[in-house]
Amino acid sequence: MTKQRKLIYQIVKDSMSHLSAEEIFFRAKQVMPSISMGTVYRNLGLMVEDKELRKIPFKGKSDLFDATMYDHEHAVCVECGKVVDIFIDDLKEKIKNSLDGDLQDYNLTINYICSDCLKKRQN
Amino acid sequence: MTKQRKLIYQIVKDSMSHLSAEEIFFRAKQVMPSISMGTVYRNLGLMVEDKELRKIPFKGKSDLFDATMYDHEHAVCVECGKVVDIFIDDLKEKIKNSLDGDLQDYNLTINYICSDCLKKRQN
DNA sequence: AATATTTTTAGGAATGATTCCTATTCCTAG
DNA sequence: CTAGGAATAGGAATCATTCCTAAAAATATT
Repeated sequence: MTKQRKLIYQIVKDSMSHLSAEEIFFRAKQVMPSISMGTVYRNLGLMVEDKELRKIPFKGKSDLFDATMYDHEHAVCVECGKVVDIFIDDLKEKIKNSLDGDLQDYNLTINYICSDCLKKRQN
Repeated sequence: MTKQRKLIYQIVKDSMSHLSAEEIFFRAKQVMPSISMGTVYRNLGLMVEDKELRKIPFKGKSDLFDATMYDHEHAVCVECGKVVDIFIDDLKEKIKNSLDGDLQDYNLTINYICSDCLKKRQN
């Protein structure tokens, strides 16, 4: 395991939020100024393959990465951009049951308006 | 409503499968050779806004469009690329219940291996 | 410890779906 | 028929991500 990969993993692991490759690159560069974007992407990809990290794809935006590996979904507030974890009981099971074939993986992305932004609107 | 928009709508409506903007452009061009990609994208976007069409986003691939507006999800076979509709009871309700805020929209994309491809593998 | 082999990196170019830009064309109301 | 607004065609721009390659680093071999 290279220094670069360790650093990238630590950055994602230590962050309590969901980070884009660019944000990870930016943070990594402060510690290791020579690191390159390609290295960040390649290592993120490898760690996702190895199930050390999870990639949250957002069409039209950057993917985000997090280090919590249990099943959960993600909701983005369309007003403030905040991303929160969402839990839906047995979603994986329900998906499996409705498929004629083998589930590989799935992604549920939810757009919503968070309660904070709803409050702000009322003013 | 312009000729272009009508044509684009008909192409999506008449197709029993899920079409990409490029495929729609290709088919439209056979009827109206002067039509441009920009027009296809713009009209598809407008019709999605107006809820005449649904856009199915696939990260890393082209979006697909279909004209069936009832709630359903999509599963893509990672081997043959086939896209099938999937129904999961009350998913929308379950999402709403787990959110602290207002649901705007959601997208569930499933990667699987279809039974045909599973059979082929065994040979 | 020196050398050979393999892996990974940095840096930048390439990709590809989508959006943006602008001059021209098309509609529509008066 | 004509003016003004809306939509189009065509192509340039965007941007996240992937790909490429020579150099550097890690690892294995003598």
